[in-house]
Amino acid sequence: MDIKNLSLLKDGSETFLTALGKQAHVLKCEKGKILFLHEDTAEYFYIVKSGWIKLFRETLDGTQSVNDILGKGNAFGETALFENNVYPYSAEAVEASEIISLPLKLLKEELEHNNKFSMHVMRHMAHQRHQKDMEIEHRDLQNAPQRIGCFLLNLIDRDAHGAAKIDLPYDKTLIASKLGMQPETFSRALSKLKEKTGIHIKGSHIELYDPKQLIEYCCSHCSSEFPCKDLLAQK
Amino acid sequence: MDIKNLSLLKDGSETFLTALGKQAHVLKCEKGKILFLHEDTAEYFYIVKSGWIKLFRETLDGTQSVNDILGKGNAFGETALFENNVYPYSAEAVEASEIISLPLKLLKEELEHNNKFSMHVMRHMAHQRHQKDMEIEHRDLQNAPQRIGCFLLNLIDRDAHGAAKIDLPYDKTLIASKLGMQPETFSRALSKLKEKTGIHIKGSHIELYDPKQLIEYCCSHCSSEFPCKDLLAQK
DNA sequence: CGAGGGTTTGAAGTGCATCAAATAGTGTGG
DNA sequence: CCACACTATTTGATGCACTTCAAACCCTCG
Repeated sequence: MDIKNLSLLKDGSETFLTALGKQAHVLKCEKGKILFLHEDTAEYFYIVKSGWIKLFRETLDGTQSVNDILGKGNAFGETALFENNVYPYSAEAVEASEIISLPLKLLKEELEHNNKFSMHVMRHMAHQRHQKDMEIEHRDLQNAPQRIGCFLLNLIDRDAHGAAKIDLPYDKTLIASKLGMQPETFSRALSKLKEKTGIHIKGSHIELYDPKQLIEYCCSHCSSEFPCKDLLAQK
Repeated sequence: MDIKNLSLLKDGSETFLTALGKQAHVLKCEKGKILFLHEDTAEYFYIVKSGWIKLFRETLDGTQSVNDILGKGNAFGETALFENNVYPYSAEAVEASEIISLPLKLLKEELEHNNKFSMHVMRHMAHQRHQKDMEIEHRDLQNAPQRIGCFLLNLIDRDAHGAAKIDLPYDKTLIASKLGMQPETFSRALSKLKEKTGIHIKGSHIELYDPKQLIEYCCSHCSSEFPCKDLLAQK
């Protein structure tokens, strides 16, 4: 994976990207490895090369709230730049992963000097904020089966018409936490979704012979109409 | 109110602020006035001079989800710049309000040319994103009375030790919608909060003789410790 | 004083959480 | 290749929080 192809770093100057490349380190993480904790002082930001990283926060008694789960090509920890150099969440590898670490300092300097890059990063941030807004809306307006359906719809290849196949990217329990529900609820809600929309489920593999049913069931309780993938997909 | 003192426009160049001033218009809005709708093409961004503006989205059947409620000094519609010049939500005056409209074009040009300003805006955006994250966390980890308590805590003057007074800024029904609950739930949850933390409620006026109880009750179910006001207050 | 919106209260229903236990699935060492 | 251990997932039973629908109450303002 080449750093230059990352969506976040698009429009970065040559000098910047070269400097980044030189200071990049690849960390091999075991499942369960904590990369940093909420409110740790931040020196690096990270990019997922492979595997999955969970961003989360927790209360004193250990209850945790999952902020996001990031896969290949996604960046995290970069917002510490704007928040007193402190990470706003904790990060943990939820399976064996490779992570690229990069100095925040370089990012900061590039932002300060390359306006085109800043504009790009702002676009990126606005996009992320919009996604968060949609997440809140979904929890407001959709029930558990609908939220799962929406999650599934965003895993379908866009050009797949008619039948479509989906492989869940990670544990059902993790998906549940990302959608803000308990594993048990996820399991039951998925069955209900099957019943309502005729999807076929075999373990982590799902087939849709009639995506329209799913779309109708889920998207009618959302302010965006179906191909909202552009909105939700890319980070 | 002078445009130059707005947190969003801090670090804007003189030329920019002057140009903005010249193109500023003050709109007087009746309660219920819709300023724009979700997905309208955006030409202006806005600043609340007085009153309250509700940002929201709705599904086809009219159910709505409240994104935010903005008061004096807050800006809205500015993110359209980064989202294909389309507003990502609808905006409505929830009471008689004065709104300043400003051309997005000027904002865009300033962002493209004034790097210091861009940095400031990015800080602003990061802050907003963090707030949204916290909102999601609150809905994950706190129950209705706790969310209300947290809302109240953010209305207290920081230097008020011992007893403190709060006046609810707008309708209870609106607060309820902002916190993602029904008016009936809000009413009952507020009573429960009273019972649990000993706050005194008279209509929209609330007194806390012992804020610690409230803090203990609410903040123990959140990943941030009490004076999280810095985080939540300023927009 | 009366109209109308905001707020509270009551009764009933629903969806999700929780706790407990069974089952399926996966990787390990023998 | 099997048996075991461990984890992920499902299923069952129950409880609680919030919603919904209905009606009463309250407050403000013409």
